[in-house]
Amino acid sequence: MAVPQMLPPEQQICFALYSASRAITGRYRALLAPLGITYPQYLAMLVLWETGTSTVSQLGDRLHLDSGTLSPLLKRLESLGLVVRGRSANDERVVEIALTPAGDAMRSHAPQIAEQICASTGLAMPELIDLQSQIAALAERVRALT
Amino acid sequence: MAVPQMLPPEQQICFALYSASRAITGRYRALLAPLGITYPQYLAMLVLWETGTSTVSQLGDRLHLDSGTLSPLLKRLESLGLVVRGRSANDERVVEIALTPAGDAMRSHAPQIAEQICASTGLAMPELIDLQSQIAALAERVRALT
DNA sequence: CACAATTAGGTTGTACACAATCTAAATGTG
DNA sequence: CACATTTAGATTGTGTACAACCTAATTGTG
Repeated sequence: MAVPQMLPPEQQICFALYSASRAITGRYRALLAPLGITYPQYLAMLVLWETGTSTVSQLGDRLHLDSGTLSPLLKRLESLGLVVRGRSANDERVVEIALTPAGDAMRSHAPQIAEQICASTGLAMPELIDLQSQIAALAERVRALT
Repeated sequence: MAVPQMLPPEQQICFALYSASRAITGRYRALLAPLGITYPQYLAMLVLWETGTSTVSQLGDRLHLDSGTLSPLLKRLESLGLVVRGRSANDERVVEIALTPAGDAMRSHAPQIAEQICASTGLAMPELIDLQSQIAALAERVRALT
C-alpha cells in the first residue's frame, strides 16, 4: 500500500522522501556544525570543489535552485570567507563564484563527512548505489513534467 | 558510485532525497493550489482526516515536526477555516486540533491528488510500494541515531 | 502540601525554498 | 543604429524547518 484512495502519510512515497530528506539533513547539521555551514551551503561547496569556479546560474542548474535561494546563500558563504563573488568581465550580468583558500581547504573534511552519512543510512554500498539511482531517476521524471 | 571520497552531489543519495523531495513538493504545489494549502499543511490534514482530532504533539509525532513548525502552520489552517484549536479540558497544556466541516469536506479531493502524484513518479504500483518502504526504512534508521 | 522537575505549546531568530517582481546588461530585428 | 526582447541576478513576501528559549500547567518527591 503506497497509493491512491486515502492513505496515511506514513505509507505515501512523498512523505517518505520528505521525511527521509529531513532526517538526513539533520544528520548533516551535526556533522557540518564544526565547519559552520548548512547542508545547502555544503552542496554549493561540493560543486565548487569540483569545478573551482562557477556562475550563479550554473550552480542553480546543478542543484536545481533559483537565484532567490542562491543569492542569499552565496552571500553567507562569502561573509564566512569561503567564496568570493564578482561580475564577469565579458558579461556584466553574470556573477562568478570562486573558492577562497579557506573554502578550498575545507575540502579536506568532505570524505569523512560522506563516510559518516553513508554509515548512518545503515546500508552497504551496493544497496546505497541502487537506491540512489532509483531516487535520482524518480526525481528526474518528476522534474521532466514541468 | 554513491559514496565516500568526494563525489558530486548528483551521485550522493542525500542529494537524490533532497532533490526528489523538492521535485515532488513542487508537484503538490500545483495540485494543492486550488485548495489553497501547502504540502506540509496537507500532511496535517491527512492525519486529521484519519483521526478526526489530534493534539499538537500527536501531530508532531506522526509528521516528525516540532511545535516551532506546527504552531504557525496550524494557525494558518485555522485562519483558512479548515481546523479549530482549543485547550483540552483535562489538561490545559494540551491543544486539541479538530476538523471543521470545511476541513472535513476537503477530504474528497485527496484520492485524485494521490493518484496524480503516483502517476507523476512514472512508477507502477509494485515498484512504488517497494521504493516507499526502502526509503521509509532508511529514514527510520537515520532517525534512530539521534 | 511545598516545590523542583517535567511537559505542552508558543515565540524568536536564522536559513532555506520559491513565486513574483525588478534592474541592468546583452541580443536580435528591422 | 533604435528599440523591443531576453537573460542574469537580486529583492520581496510567504511559508516552512529547527534551535533556543519562554510560560503555564502538571507531576513526582519528600
